[in-house]
Amino acid sequence: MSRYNPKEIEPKWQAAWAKSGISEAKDFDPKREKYVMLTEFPYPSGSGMHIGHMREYTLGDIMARQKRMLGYNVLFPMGYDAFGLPAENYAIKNHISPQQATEEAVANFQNQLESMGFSFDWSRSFKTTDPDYYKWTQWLFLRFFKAGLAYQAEIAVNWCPFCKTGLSNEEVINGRHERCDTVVTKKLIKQWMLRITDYADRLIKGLDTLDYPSRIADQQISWIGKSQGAEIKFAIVDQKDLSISVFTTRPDTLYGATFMVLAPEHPLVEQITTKEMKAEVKNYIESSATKSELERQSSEKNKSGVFTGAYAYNPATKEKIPIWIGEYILMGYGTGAIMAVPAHDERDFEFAKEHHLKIKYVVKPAKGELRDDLPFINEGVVTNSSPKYDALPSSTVREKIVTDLTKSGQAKERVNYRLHDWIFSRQRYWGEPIPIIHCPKHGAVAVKDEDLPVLLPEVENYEPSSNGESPLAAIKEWVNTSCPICGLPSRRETDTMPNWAGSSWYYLRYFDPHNSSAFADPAKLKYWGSVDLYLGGMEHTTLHLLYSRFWHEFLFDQGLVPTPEPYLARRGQGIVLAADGTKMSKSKGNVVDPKEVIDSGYGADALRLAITFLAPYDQTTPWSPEALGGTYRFLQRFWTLVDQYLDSKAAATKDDTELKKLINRVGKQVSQDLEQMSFNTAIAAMMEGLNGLYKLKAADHFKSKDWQWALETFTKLLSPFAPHLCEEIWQRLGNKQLIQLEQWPGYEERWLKQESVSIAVQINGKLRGELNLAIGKSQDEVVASALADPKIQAHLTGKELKRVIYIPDKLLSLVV
RNA sequence: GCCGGAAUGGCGGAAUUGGUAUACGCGCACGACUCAAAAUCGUGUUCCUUUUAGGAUUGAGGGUUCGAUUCCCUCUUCCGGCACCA
Repeated sequence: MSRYNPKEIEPKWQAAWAKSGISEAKDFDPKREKYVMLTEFPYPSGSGMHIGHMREYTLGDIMARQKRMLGYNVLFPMGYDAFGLPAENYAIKNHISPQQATEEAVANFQNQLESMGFSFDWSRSFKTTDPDYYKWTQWLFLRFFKAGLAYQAEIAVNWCPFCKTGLSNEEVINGRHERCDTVVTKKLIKQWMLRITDYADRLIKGLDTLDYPSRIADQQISWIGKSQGAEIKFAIVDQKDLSISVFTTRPDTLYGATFMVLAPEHPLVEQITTKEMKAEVKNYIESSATKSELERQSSEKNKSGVFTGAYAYNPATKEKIPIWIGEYILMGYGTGAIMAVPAHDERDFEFAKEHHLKIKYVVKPAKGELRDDLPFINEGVVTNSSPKYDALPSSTVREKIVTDLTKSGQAKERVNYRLHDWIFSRQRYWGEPIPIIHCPKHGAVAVKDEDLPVLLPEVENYEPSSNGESPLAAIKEWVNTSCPICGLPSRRETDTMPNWAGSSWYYLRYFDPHNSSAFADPAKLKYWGSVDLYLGGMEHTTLHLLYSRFWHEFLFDQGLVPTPEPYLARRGQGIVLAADGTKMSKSKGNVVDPKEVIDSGYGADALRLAITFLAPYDQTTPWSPEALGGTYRFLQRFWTLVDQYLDSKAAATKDDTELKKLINRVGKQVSQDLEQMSFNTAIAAMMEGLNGLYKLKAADHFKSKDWQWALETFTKLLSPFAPHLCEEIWQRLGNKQLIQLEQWPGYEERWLKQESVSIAVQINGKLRGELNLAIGKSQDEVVASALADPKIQAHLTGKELKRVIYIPDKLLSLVV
């Protein structure tokens, strides 16, 4: 007798796997098909990982291990996204350097990951903070710069007053910075931008070629926010050289445009405002400038505004229409100005009511009456416009009107995106320095490729300053340099890249992590191609996942990568909530630490099974500590069964078709479930299988000679899920080679045939009986057996049989 | 408001070309072992009733069908995303 003791066997096998190198992928392996699988690139934070993080890696590891057994050359790498705010803020809080904070956090993460027994290819691991790596991040940035896709612009950016840095739109969630939850303000600073909007259409179209769940694709599409419309020019009265362009999706309502509204930040506001209105307008602009995005949104229904005193000509009616300023117009969308059509837009309608402006209906419903107390926002029939357009459907007029106005240069078709260019500068220390030198003569100049990397200097003071400059600006000997073109004294760019930079291309580096002459060898890029399966959290859908696709598409256009998209399939795992159904968080003290679970005696295998068995992988679900007891018991029961088998002195004599059937059934279920990533039911199938094995043991006391085969096969099936226990049992059953090198057993169809089957009998749709019959009976035979059954007879007496429906070997439905 | 997803026992969940609802696990109850407890093993466990049986039941209501957790319509609630987007 021996006891299942995970504390003893788990470290032993972890060491054995590391020594054997079985998890390492082989470049250019001609014998096996390659399979690249990625789990998210974690940023090492001081608090370590909780079991929610482990869900993703556990699922990945199960798949990687099974794929290896199926004969694939699996690349399953891991590394650390170590630049960025989490590490830096943690360092500041604990008064240590970001370098030290990162080192400690990585060591902790490494320890946690290793204790779970994940089969990562550690030989390919790296951190984004390694100069060998960020050299290439800088090099890739310069490809964007040289292609004109990285540019500087002075714009009002989202500014986090706590982190003292500008942010991208994607990093602002509900008006707050996603990292620290501080309310974001606006600040006008010169920023580096990446022209992601050039790829907006590609990012949408590319989704058609990818296997992403619809919730991810839909989210990306709605984030990009494509809308088709027109840009229309409005001339300003008494200001010959000035005009205001607006974007509209409803040019068919142009005749109903009775006023215009500009965003308070619109550049033309100052020029067009009349003397009389100057003071009032200035007031309004100042009051809206002090509001944060969050405050502006909270006054949603309030349609505040002020008249500029100026007028524009409606290009269709030639009427003079007043130009207003209103907070509800956003500078960041379209042109920051609108033609207001109060009769056909709810917001314009409210604004018109509030400020007593003219409302003119120019579209009426095809059927029914117009109501003059409501805006009519649907499609309909054009009216009250011009004889050319009246009585035509609004959808037809939409195109006609643009075509007509285009001839006179007053309009053009335009596609507008909600997506903005990516604000790429951070005024922080802990990031890749942007490899640009500002020369008084040549402006922004790229650092020469051979001078990369631009090393991040070590500093005394890395805390952010509030003047909108990175701490790097204070290091004179680093900042002051000479122009790479003319040699004139010049200044280095002092902003750094966002933490999303290094993660935008990291998967490519796994293909060739130690290359010092290129970001990756083209031959290796070609061999590994794309990521076959990428597991990750839903929260990255419009951040990392979108950014990263953009980088890859750009690199493809540059001829630097052979594939148009980085990730062929994406799956998002659900969040593991705390047992009380709330989110795990350090402040609530409800975080479950995997290390504690392992050390408490349950071990990594039971934890891996518990996380996986909890619910379908993509479902958000609360953690249940009791589930751990269940999966531990299951493993222990398997251990005990094997132990009893090894102790038994039974002479193995007879064949046992029951064992064959049982194990093949489990093999089929587990194989199919893994293919569909239905991990929880795969485990259920194995639990059922173990229950079955116990029943058969009770019957024959290991007398069948198939027991060795049955236990070995079961061990193989369980090994991706509980690798340590299975490795140990595999060896105890007398095998020398690691189980990870075995072939996936699958199943043989011939053992799955059944000789008899239970057939349900329904009468008028209600279950009335069950027949145990040999397989393959004809309808007449089954009906005859049913009629002979006394229970069924009882329900049929005095009734006439009207109809018989027979589903072979399954069900008989009688209608009386 | 718009776009996605979901709702099944005390709990997590299972069931897809429409065919025996509640697999598997947890919890609970009873029993065995034990001086006792834990652990382990065994049995039972959707609800109701007049319990050799009958009836109800997959968020609510309706429809299609011999038959609906599954398909269609209406509604409720919850989760995720977007949101004054012109």
